[in-house]
Amino acid sequence: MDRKPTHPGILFYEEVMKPLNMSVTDAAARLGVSRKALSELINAKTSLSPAMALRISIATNTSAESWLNMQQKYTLWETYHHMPTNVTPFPMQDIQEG
Amino acid sequence: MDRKPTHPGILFYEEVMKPLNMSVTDAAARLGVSRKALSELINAKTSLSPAMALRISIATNTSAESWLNMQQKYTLWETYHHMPTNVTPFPMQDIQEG
DNA sequence: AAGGAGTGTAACCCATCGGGTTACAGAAAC
DNA sequence: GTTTCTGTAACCCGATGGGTTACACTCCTT
Repeated sequence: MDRKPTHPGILFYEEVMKPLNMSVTDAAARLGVSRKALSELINAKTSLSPAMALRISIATNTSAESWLNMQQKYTLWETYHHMPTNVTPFPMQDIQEG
Repeated sequence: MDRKPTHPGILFYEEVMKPLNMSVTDAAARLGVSRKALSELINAKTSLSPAMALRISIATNTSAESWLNMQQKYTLWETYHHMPTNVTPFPMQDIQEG
């Protein structure tokens, strides 16, 4: 929980697009999204949406879950560091911990 | 990928609130959200947001990740079944599968 | 030097969505 | 019967992903 996780968009660029020498324009076309949408994603300006994760998973034959997990870690980290935590614990003494 | 995953809100109600005999009103107050927000969540009307997952994790001493993973599965399933998949595969023949 | 391709992004428009407040009707408990 | 709890409608709001168009680069490549 200490250092900010890598944004999935950046990882997608580094690990997929770059090795394939794919341009943003080309990749966006193949994914069926606008150049802007992909550009913002790989520059960490937007989150990886479930729909986008699915597109990537289909295009690259990878699991959508793995991409979304990265986004989840990233999002959770950010939430952790911005949320007002006015939460009162539940009285759970008689419940099994799972 | 066949049958719809359980909504995390429903599971939260069944596995946490119900065993503790907690009312929606009470639980919402402890979580620091409106009664409406919690009611909609446990009735599967809205998604489990990262912020809400964090609140639940704090209140019940569980991991936010586990709750978000459920939501992710649920969301992904829905996306799968609603998305127009106009995606062209990337040319990956010279890349290691990972 | 000039033209073309690729890129980030600003401006603008949209639909969706989580969440808050208020209010009402029904159910359940006392 | 009165109180408590609940789902939810109506309404407002801010954030957000995504589309289009357009502009100002940078980097080749003739």
